[in-house]
Amino acid sequence: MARTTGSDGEKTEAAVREAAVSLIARLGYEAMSMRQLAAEVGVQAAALYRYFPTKEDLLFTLMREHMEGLSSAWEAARPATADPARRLAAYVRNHIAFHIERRHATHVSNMELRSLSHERLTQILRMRTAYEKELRAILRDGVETSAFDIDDTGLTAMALIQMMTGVIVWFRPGERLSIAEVTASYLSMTMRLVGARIDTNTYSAARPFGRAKDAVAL
Amino acid sequence: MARTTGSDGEKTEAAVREAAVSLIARLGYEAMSMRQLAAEVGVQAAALYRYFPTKEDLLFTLMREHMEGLSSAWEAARPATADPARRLAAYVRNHIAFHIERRHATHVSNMELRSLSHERLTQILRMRTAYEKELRAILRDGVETSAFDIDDTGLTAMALIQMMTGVIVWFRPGERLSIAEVTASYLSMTMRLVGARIDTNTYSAARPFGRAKDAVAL
DNA sequence: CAAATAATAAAACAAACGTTCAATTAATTC
DNA sequence: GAATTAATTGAACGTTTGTTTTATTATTTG
Repeated sequence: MARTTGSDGEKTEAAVREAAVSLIARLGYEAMSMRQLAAEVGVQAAALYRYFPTKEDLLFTLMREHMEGLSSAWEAARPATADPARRLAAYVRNHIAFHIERRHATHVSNMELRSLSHERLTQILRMRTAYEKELRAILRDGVETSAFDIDDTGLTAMALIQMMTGVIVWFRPGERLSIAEVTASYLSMTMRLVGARIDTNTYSAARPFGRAKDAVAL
Repeated sequence: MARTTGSDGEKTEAAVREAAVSLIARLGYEAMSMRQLAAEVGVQAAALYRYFPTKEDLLFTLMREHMEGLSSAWEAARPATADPARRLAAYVRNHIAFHIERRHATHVSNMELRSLSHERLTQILRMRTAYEKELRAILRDGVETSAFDIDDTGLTAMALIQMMTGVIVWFRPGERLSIAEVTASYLSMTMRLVGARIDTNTYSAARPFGRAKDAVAL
């Protein structure tokens, strides 16, 4: 056999991407074989090489597009002009929403960095650093305008990002907590963590569990 | 050649453990070959099988001992009777000290879980859950005695652990911040995060960067 | 409807993998 | 110092790996 009826390059490539994210997240990049991936897509291993020249190219493509997605999501969500607290709230909301929505891809981007070549690793890390820089800038602004009370903005930024990204480790949609509740809680924890002096109820997310009536609306 | 002069089983096993932690942390479990590990130890691959029957047994041993170490470190550090804030401070201090000290082993225990068999995975996760349960208990006590102000203790415990463990991702000893400074900062962030009402200077760790004179002493 | 192109299968490649086995030498015990 | 035990080597095993090549069929184009 050769070309199969109904075969379509675009659809196959999309199926490969999707299956790869899910398989790598579940098994790990090294543990996933090209034959396994091909079987998941319903195709022979050789067919994968029409879309990605090597296994590492596939991984890199997934990671790069994930980081690009994160960047552009923040660009779209970032408030044009706002006080640091509002900008921080927007950052937290965007970060959590994006990561919950793309749990598997985030897992891949965070766990498989060591399988990239040096050059590609630095490329991904550059994108990640640029994204984190935005948070540091918000924190710095907050300190300068006395909106926040922070020991060290660099350290605080890393702590916040680890805390927020960690949501994908334990959170499962449809279980005890809703996405809205989780987001509201993280928002309130973040605001306290940075010592935000303004009433966090401003961001309609301070006390999500019934202590305030209109809390859940995001 | 066969047995080499000066060869000693205990020393070899210790060398294997050490090299394995470092190699798995750097390359990943799947990416590390037994031959690579043997070369690092200065031995042939077959010699490894005198100490660990399979590659997975090696991984599991490393993980189990890491978790046991974490548990007993906390047992030794846990204050017998103290208010929730003091117990929380002890938990944070112990967690950060332990994880900074054993960065590589923590990396392995957190990242390579998927390479364990189902049975062994649940065994490791049980140990981890037991350790995390201690934190949840502290948080619950704090809420009940009104020492803390927390939305959801389960969620807050996970957020705190992710934040604290994340220190190994970015922190490198000997760079800009000292271990004491980092610990103090995490302590202060934690206390604010849980809404601790007591003056956090009580724990001699509130403002570590020169704003208070006696801050760095832990 | 013929020619060109796109998409795949099938088979094969050398290399690397975890692991086993028999042989061999060092250290220890009697 | 002979017998025993401990520690290791070197070679080999069958699998699996990522990848390449060639042939074949479906689809699109002229």
